[in-house]
Amino acid sequence: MKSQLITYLNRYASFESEEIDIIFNSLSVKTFQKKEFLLEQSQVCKHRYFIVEGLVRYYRTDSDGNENISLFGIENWWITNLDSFVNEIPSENAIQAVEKTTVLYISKNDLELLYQKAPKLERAFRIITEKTLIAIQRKDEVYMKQNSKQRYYSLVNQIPNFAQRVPQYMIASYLDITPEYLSEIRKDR
Amino acid sequence: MKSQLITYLNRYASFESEEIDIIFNSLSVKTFQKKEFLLEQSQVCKHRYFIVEGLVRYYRTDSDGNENISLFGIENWWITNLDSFVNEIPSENAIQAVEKTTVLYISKNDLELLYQKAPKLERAFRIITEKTLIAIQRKDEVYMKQNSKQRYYSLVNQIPNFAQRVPQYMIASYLDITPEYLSEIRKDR
DNA sequence: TTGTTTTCTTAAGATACCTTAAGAAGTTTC
DNA sequence: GAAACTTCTTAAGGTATCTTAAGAAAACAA
Repeated sequence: MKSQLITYLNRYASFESEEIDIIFNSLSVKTFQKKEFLLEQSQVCKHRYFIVEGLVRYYRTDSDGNENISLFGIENWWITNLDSFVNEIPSENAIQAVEKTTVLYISKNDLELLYQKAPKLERAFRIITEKTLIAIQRKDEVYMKQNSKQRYYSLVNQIPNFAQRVPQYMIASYLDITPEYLSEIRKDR
Repeated sequence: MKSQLITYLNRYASFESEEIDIIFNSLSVKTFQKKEFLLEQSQVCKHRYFIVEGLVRYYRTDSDGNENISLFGIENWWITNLDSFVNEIPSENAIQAVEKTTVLYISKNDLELLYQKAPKLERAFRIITEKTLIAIQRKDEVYMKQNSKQRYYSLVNQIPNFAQRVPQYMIASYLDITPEYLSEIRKDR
């Protein structure tokens, strides 16, 4: 687990081994069973989670009871409700384990302290946040230029085994269509 | 202009005046007339722009010739196509001045050097990027939970003078509806 | 294995929003 | 202050996607 973190962090900045120790020691480990919540809707998001293994979904339940998934988190991604975490406001989204998921996590205070103890982490998170932003913008662009059918086949072709890890109704939700309509789409062609 | 930058940057980290000088001297100034392009579609985005004054739109033209605005940039915001800037790939989006707009700007190389010369800037941009990410996620959430009519009135109520600065068809594009349909929406109620 | 829960499919009817087209209103230019 | 351009409106007809409802299939549990 530590070596996974080292490999990951060194993609963004070259850390001394003491810095890695300081960082690793500030993180806690936890395993969530399938369907367990890392964060529940209307709670303040207290942590940033680094997914060591597993798969989570980030979604909100609207007033009609429909679930809208806006993100999935997989191995080697950080996940949190950033708005809730940074501004300490109730989260409109939940984060739930889709598979049994092991994470390293850290609180806001501990992360602030860590930025001071290991300033290179500031750089790493600057880059990580940029990558996250780019990922969201790419999704938004795909969404704007493609219709549902095209979005579905783009996803399936780009991340082939993803459709096996995630139930179809969650993929529908991520693509912002109803499961019934996705079923319709898959029927022809 | 310099004092505006100082005020802005000190919101994110406390900079010494020498650091401010180093930063300010790495930035260039430019004024774009209304309709001039800061970035054209299919070009690599070479700069990050800090808007001192004015208003720009960030949009793509799709294969049918329709313009989709995903962001507006106003005073005291950084704007760039981050994917294009970071990964040095052609931009699918253009950035165009909606009003006469004055910016401070910096290239990728100069920014990298600046991060080394003024490491606190790393922190500032970590936070700025987080805020940008939060802004995009908030927009996505509004978009998911509201229909066109609600989106329009949310925007108009939240940023009242915005509708005066921007033509209606651009607001329609930002809300992802046709100008004809926005006109329809405004008719009743 | 049988029951129970979860996921997926089918189909009919409804609707939010789009397309096209044309003209009206407003703004800029010379 | 008329011409030229830009922006906004209206209306008819069309379509992508949703809603509802019910049953089929698959996965899980006892």
